[in-house]
Amino acid sequence: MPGLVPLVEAAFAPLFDQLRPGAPALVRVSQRADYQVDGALPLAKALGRPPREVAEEVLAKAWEGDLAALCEKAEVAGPGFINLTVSAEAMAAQLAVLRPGASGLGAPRPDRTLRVVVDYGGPNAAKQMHVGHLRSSIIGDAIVRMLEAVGHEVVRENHIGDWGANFGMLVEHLVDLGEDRAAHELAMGDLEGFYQAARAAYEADPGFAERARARVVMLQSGEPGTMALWRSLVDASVNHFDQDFHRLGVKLSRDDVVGESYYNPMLDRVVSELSEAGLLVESDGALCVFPPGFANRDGAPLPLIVRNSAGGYTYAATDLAAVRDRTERLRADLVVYVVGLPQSQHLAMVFEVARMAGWLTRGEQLVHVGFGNVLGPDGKMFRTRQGGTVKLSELLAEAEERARSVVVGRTGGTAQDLAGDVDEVVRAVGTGAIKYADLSTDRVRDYRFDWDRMLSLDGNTAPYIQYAHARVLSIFRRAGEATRLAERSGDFLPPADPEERELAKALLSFGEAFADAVDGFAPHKLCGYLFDLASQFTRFYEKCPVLNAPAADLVRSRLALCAATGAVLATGLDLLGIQAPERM
RNA sequence: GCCCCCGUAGCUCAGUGGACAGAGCGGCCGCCUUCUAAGCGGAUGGUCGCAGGUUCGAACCCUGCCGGGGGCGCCA
Repeated sequence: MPGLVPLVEAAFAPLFDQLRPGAPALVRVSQRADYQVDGALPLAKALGRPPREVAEEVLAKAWEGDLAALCEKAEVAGPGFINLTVSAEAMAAQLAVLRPGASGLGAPRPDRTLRVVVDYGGPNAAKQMHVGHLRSSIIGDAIVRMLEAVGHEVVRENHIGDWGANFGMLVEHLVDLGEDRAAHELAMGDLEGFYQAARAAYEADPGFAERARARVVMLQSGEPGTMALWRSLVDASVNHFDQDFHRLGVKLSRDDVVGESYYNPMLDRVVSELSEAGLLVESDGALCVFPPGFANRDGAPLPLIVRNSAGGYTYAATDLAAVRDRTERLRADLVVYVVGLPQSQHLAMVFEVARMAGWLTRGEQLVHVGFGNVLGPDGKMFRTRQGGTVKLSELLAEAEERARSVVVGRTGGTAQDLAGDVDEVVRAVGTGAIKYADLSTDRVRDYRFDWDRMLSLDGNTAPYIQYAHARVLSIFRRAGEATRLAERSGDFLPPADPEERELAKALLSFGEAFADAVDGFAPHKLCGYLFDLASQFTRFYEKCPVLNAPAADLVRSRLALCAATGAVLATGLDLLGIQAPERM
């Protein structure tokens, strides 16, 4: 596997372990050298020896081993840090190992392939997708892509809200409109309007409300006519979701829809299993489980209500059934819930109840990958100027419109280079900007939606990285050869210029950045890396002529650096679900 | 009242135990005869919310407090 940190790690880890089993080497990139090894400090404390002495000893042994082949300089500094300067030859040798694709570029290979179910806490049927659903789709998509790239087997499940009391009112509204007109309206895409109209009727007309309630009963009893109407509503919604997902460019489709209704047949069994496990308690007419560690307003135990006093199953029951289904039928080793942070307590309770019920016998992990809200530029919840929710389709349309004016309006006309690809570039830049803005900050924070910033070519943005990538390809177009990374791998000279050296280091750090991102379900770590790589490349590009380099072998070597950069940028962006246009 | 998340430069954010805390934007000063200047370089800018504690070492871990957001039994 390419990469420098693993080599340094390999050179030092056994030595620390030898002095004290389990003692880590603590290898990190350094600001004072290339890498630093910090393990001597905590180890010295444990051994009761001076830290510098321990560091000297470890370094001497390492140097006798493989380190001399890797580094041109190694010294103990400060209280006991080991600073390493990698030789240019070793860098060139490592660069030559790079191959196309995530794993060839250093992606980690886990010791066990996991079966992972990723739950996108989906939108509600009969409602429009809006910004609130953006984060789940975008973050979930990036996580799925990363997990797949390291070799895990991923099952996507879009857990849409396609069941519940609301559907009584929606079906009844559909009946009032007449099926034909309703079908037309739903096909036109005005799901929000349909929902609002149903809601309004429910609140204003007691007769309608009564019929809606009766309709809920018919729905729950599976009355065929009602079911058919319900199905048509759900289908219409899924059609729209499918379009939005396609347009967003996420790996989600109608095939991944596993709505709440799917679990209806399993709910009785879930409840009886909980009952057999002795977990079920009746309280005020509702069936509850009281997992320890959760308290309500008054300090009393907080229930997870699986069936309400009216005899209806709650979403807690559905979520528990989903855990059962995923671990049992799908044999999931890991279930990742890409769901907003406000659900954290609910999910924690569901996870705990699943554990108490004895459903997790194979060491299955249930993980909540939570995220914050989308805020407008003013720092408040993101809304339209009129105060309504922003529809996803309109948001994407605006992104492309803004991206177009940025792309086409640049430098007076070099956009002609784009030829007929303008639409494609505009799409890649627009949706890429939105996705990257979302992914590039720690997901647990609320994130501020700001058109100007996300579409800027300066700073940690998608367009900046895409631009760096396009510049790489521009060099190859000019060189008039379709150079591929694999064909270039023998051409690296030891990097001599500081800009070459820094670029090489960045290229060889992909593996660590990717591993950190995937381990922590933290796409922003990959974003930060890509921004750093793009920055290093741009500096290199400014200082080091490629095609006009003074010697033929230097031209080839720099072309090889460019090829590797292009490969890492394109691969990294792809892992985030972002396209890398050839020209901008 | 209890629980969870957040609080780092004017703004937006990285960094969550290791050596003087980083980046982008905005403002200031420079750089296009030469592969895309949609760019690059430089200078400036911080009591890491506050106070204790643990540690050889704390923005990072622990406790308390302050500020912002969210959650806390029959909606999902």
